[in-house]
Amino acid sequence: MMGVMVATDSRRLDHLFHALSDATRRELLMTLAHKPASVTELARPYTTSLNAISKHLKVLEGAHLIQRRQIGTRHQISANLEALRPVDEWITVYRKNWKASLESLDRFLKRRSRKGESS
Amino acid sequence: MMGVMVATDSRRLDHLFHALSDATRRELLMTLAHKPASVTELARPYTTSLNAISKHLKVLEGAHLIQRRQIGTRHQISANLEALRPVDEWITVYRKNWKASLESLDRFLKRRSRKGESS
DNA sequence: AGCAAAGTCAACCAAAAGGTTGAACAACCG
DNA sequence: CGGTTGTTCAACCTTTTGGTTGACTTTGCT
Repeated sequence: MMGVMVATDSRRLDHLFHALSDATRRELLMTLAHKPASVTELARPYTTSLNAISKHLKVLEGAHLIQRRQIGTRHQISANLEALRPVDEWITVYRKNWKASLESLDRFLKRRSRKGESS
Repeated sequence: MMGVMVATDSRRLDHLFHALSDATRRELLMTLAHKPASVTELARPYTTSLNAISKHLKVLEGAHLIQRRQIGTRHQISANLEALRPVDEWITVYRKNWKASLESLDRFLKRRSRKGESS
């Protein structure tokens, strides 16, 4: 079956959403989506320490949003945007709702004003 | 212009993603998307305290994902799914990317003749 | 061999998150 | 009025987060 939610999916979504809940991490991901880079290169624009960026990258990696390939001493980091798919699928369910919301909300309100709406 | 990222948008995304990074909160939102409810009703299925749920609701409210309307002593909570739109827009940028990579993957698979793809 | 560069690891810290319990408030109901 | 119901507020606790610094490992360069 297709859209069945399993416990592990839920944890995966937790990690994904959490990874994306930080502006710096979203920025890093955007940068990497444009072009792979090393940790030092990624850290350069930021005022925070290299270690802080390294930690952010680990969070992204934990959500499978990035991959790394070691080339000599450099770690070549690249985005894995397909990992966003669960988020996209999750939101798709709701997208339908808000697209349809005006019409169905209207119907809902009409039904409701006719009778008292108990629960 | 349309897709310009402002600092406040970034904070809004922070809040949205953070609100969604918890399975319980996503569940609450799903329940509310189906039908508005009171805090007590929402808390009933959970083993955690009512207060914990109340806190979760505040996080959702902070991200504008829910609204409340006080009816007597009850707080009628309802989902505001339109608040998800920034998340949807954010992910849209990346969706193109991974769709593109899927297409090239598709081409790759076709070259490889059509056989069981289930890796 | 020996030094520099790229990253990570480890320990530590302050702030935030998520939970608990108990008190308080607000509105309805007898 | 007094009690009950629905909900929040406040204080507290533990774990997680995001940041720091300093030591360590690995690889490359000469």
